[in-house]
Amino acid sequence: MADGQERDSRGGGKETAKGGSGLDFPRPLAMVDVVIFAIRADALQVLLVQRGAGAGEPFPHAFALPGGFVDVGKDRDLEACAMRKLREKTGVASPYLEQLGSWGSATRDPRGWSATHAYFALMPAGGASAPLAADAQWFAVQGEGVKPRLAFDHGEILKTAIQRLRNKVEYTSLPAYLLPAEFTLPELQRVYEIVLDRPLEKSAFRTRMLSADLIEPVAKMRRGPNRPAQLYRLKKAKAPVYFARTFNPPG
Amino acid sequence: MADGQERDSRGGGKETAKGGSGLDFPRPLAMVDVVIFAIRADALQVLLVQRGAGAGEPFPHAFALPGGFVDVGKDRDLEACAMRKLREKTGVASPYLEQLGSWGSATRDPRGWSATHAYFALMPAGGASAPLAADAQWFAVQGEGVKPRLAFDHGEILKTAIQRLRNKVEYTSLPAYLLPAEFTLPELQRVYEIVLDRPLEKSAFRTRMLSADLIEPVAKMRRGPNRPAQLYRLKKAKAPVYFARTFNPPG
DNA sequence: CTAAATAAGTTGGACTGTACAACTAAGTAT
DNA sequence: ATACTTAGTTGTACAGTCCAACTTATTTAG
Repeated sequence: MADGQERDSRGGGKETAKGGSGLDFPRPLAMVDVVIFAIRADALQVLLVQRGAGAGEPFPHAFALPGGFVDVGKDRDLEACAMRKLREKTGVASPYLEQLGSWGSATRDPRGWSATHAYFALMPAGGASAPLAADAQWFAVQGEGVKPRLAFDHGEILKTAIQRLRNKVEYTSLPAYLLPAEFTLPELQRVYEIVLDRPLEKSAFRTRMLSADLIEPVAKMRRGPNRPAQLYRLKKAKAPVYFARTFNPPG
Repeated sequence: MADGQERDSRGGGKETAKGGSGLDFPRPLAMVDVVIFAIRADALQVLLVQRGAGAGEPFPHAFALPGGFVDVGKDRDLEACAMRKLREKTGVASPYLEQLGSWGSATRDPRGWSATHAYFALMPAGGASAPLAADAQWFAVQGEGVKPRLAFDHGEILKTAIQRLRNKVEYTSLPAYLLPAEFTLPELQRVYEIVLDRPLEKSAFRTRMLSADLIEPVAKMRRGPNRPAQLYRLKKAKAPVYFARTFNPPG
């Protein structure tokens, strides 16, 4: 909780004030970072931004996750802050956004004790990628990371995000958020395969998806150089569905 | 992330300093709270502390999760801070500790914009409950919460922790951390049943546990008024195992 | 000493969903 | 028309759970 009593060591306190209310002790820096995933060029990609090189800027020119300080005047809450960062870098408003965790320590930022609240977002593919921020760039995920070494502990955060994504994909309908509103089952399967980095069985995949009651066919077909495929869309507001068998299968 | 440039609205800034380095803007309060679970009296219980009623203390006399401010002088990182809170309230050092998420907003604490990093911990049962802090008390979990209304947004945090625990119990070996080092399979099954609040099949449970390669028999039996039961222990450092069937079962 | 009671642990058939592989269907290209 | 390609289906084998009955090991009551 937050018992204002229990204070003690105050060490190196330059960044504080608010006298009298028992809150006159140094506070860590508070930030929010967002791991933004999308499927591009048949691969899983992450959006990174290149850091500037102003005075006192740590990790100049390095790539980092989009993010920044919590703005206590602007941001109602952490999620709103994450949404703001996302909007600033991608122009997009409301994809799938989920909290990933927080990282905080005395050493992760040379400017002082800092804690970041990390989120991960899924962007629909193909959607004309929209106007990216000038300093933002997509990078393909390779293994558990990305080619450039990242600023701060962002490499670790990214690794965690990738693991979380892969893990959830094993037993949820999450990948549907990486596709546009209408998609075919082979397209959806391909997204699963890209994220998991392994092939899946066609018939088991279809059975599972169709029996999960989370997608519904639309009265259209995707045409190509061969047999057309049925288009589907997510049933509304069906939050990520869990597939895994557990002890007492429902029903 | 953390681009020191991107600052703007400064609103209501009393709690700051560090002039010149571009960090002269108000910072949120940073806290850590811990949801501590244990099996007691054949039920799932949570440890809560009663808040004091000093000057400026929000939610006087209310129950809250154990926690408090991050101490930038004492705490190396967030997990160390959580461990410290845990030790202060229970005297115990190293049970299972996992991050739950973070909650931050302008309104959750009347003292100002604050963000808490929530953890959840599992304590071994039976272990002579140790010397609890004076203001700490165990409460049985009922449904998705606990009888007393909690301070701050701790009710919501607790609810999330309970859901997470139940969810993970469905497909991991987590409950083993709620038992002492040596336990019988019926005891383990009982813990699963308490957490999930539903009965499980004996034979399926045994098959699953024994084939998961995470426990091993010790050369002892638990004696009682009937047939003795084999004692088991967790195989060392076997982090929580996942049981769920997925697309391509390993093997 | 035997019988009843109780909980530990095993066994086997029914059911369910995936794995695998072969098959059919519906288009385009030549 | 025929080959090619991808969409989608079908059927058998297999694995793990569900369920219920069964066996085993011990204590307690006569």
